[in-house]
Amino acid sequence: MPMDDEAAFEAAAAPAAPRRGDGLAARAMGAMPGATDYLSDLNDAQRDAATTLEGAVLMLAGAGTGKTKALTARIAHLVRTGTARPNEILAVTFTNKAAREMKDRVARATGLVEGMPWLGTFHAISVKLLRRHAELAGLKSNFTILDTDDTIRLLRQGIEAANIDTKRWPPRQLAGIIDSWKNRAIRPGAVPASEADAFNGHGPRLYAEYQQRLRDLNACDFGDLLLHVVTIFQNHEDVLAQYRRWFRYILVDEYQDTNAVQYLWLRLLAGGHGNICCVGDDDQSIYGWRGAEVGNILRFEKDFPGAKVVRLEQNYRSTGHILAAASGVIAANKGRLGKTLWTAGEEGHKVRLIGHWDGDEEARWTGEEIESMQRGTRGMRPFGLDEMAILVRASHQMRAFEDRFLTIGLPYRVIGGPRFYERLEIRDAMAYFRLAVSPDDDLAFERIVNTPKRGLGEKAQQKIQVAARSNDLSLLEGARLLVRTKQIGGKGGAALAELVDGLGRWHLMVREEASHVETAETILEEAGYIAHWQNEKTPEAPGRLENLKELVKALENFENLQGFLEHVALIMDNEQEEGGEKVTLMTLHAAKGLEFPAVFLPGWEDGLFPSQRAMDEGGLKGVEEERRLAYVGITRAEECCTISFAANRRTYGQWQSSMPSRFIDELPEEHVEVLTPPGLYGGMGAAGGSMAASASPEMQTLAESRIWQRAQEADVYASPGWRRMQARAGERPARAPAESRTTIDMTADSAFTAGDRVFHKKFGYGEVRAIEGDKLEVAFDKAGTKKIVARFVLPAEGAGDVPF
DNA sequence: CTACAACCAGTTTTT
DNA sequence: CTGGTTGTAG
Repeated sequence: MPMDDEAAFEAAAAPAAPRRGDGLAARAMGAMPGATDYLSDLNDAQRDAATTLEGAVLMLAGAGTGKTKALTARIAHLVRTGTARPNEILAVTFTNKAAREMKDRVARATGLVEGMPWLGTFHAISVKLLRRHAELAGLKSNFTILDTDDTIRLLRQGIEAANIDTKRWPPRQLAGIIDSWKNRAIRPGAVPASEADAFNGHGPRLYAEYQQRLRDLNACDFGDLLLHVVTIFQNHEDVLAQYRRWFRYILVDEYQDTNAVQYLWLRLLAGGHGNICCVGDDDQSIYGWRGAEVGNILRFEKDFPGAKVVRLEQNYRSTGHILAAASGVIAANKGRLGKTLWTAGEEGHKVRLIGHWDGDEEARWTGEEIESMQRGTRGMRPFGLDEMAILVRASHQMRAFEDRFLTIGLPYRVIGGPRFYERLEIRDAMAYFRLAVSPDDDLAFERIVNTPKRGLGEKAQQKIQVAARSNDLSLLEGARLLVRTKQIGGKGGAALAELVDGLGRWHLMVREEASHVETAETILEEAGYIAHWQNEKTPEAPGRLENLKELVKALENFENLQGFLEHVALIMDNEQEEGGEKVTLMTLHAAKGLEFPAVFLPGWEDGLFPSQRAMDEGGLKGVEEERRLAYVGITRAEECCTISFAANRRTYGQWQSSMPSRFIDELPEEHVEVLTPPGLYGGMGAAGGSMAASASPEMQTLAESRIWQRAQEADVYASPGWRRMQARAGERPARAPAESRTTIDMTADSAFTAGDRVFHKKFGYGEVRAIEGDKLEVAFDKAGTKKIVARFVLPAEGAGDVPF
């Protein structure tokens, strides 16, 4: 135990501070000139929340009401009044981003550099606790943390071992089920009867086996980190008591997103002194699918009798119209704690609404609108690209925007896309590092034995497995045994010998504390991994090499490889700050907690937003969560919020038409401005018009809706855009493209002769060179000569003029 | 054992 | 449509 932890423990054991800290606080402040700076620019509610130190406090903080400021001030107040030493304070967040921001702001407000409060995500703090008490959970303190990928591979093994078809019962699904159990603190053997039939009835058993396997591997998945800590607290009173004395003041951010385990975790820790301050907004609970229970925040006063509830209702972020529109939408939800947000600022611009013919048009319009907003348009000030963001419901929506922005050369940045540490090459490299640090990391070994290709296929790997299992060795040791006894012959045997040899050397480098950057470089070089990508001719290969360089560079910021691996296990995000002004593109979930002067909210269609899945699986509750997401979206905007929808969208390559989102109808009319499309583009008329033309019952609903009426008022029929849409609607019958191709496919058999021009879906245009039975040898213009089954190519004339 | 063509299934959201 | 997985030929 490090020194200052020891000191904290001593301090925690000292007599508790007076029940109400106010008197002490006042005295301390008097003795400290300027100590109240952090309080002076708070409003009454914020100050109340920041200075009520003892007992339970629920800070109900609406969007943009300055909760982080209040939270930071509270920590500063605890420290500056001498109520608590920094390390007696525990502050928990959900995301690393939030933790980082809080750390920065606390450092500024308190002037502390060393001896900061315990501040981090539930997961990060749990790891610290679990490393100390690993043995109480049946682990060693150097346990590995598995990410989703590892988890799924492990589960796949389990499922296959049980002779279950992984096609019908995908490991991903089991991972989801187990995760949801862990989120609710359900351990193997305690799965409720109502869920015993999960995963075709094998769920509970596979769960138990998986946990056993984790233990054998000395590993944890994400869910375990929290659940193990809770288990330890529940089973070891002395340990719990120690931490209760230790963490005398607890703060929790985004309380509305806590799940059952996190709730238990908090209740156990705060159970003694009850000094817990939870900050949250029931209207922003958007993680129900991940086990979050809004009920936790709704129930707070019952859970902590005598709790003080402080409402932060003054919004400093958005203009009047935007705030009112958001409030109007969220008002449709039931069972809210209820807040009335208000702003002292200006009315500002109304929320803008526009409909489009299809998703491409939506992307196109948005791109042009962004460009004109840069110059200043529609009575608004000019906006910089950094001031604008597009917030989508699902990440696949991003593609249309990316495509469009690339063609018009509009700089953009994607937040939360494919993450750096989840990329193939990074994960491979990490597996090598993991093995160098812990030679018995079997999962890492499996990953890299044959990457790059070493001629060690399924058969060779099975031999290694057998050798390891029957001698009770790690896979690496098993491999070493096989090498020594020369049981794998030929090229594979030699390559394995070299790998085993290399791993031995690299491990030695780690043990002897050679420069970890050099070690990493040596590993990647000697393993042939760098060469592997250098030899690869695919277009993405250079990028991958670049990423590997970046990885090595990132290492420089750490003491050693172990430290780096620990960091990466928990912090999977990739916040590179690149230069240049860019529009931000991200999901609504990723946008929580952020703000932008101008926000675009595309894809407001029933089925997409609210998502079909949320409606199917969550019913009314599902829709309410989606509505909260809509609320989060609108409230991200400071000055300008633009909502859009498209009448047609391509999903899985099939055209589908849809209704405008029900949330659009919930926008209070007086705060919305309906944009009429400028000439070229389709507007509301396009969407409403095409659908009202067919006479299904849903279309009637739309025709009667306010959206439709607004479109009529805007006289879209008179616009050139509308006429264009009409023309186009006739041009493109739904589903035409895919089917016309299929028809040609079927008749294409054997109808070719050498010299014919043909078209292939993947390889493009080419010329038939020879025919052998049902196969053609085709010399493609771009992709070289290939043998192709005749039914996969079309005559070249037919392929070019498929409509759209 | 590898490489390549054919087939198929999937799209929320994340620590 | 796209990417990941499966089946087959070399």
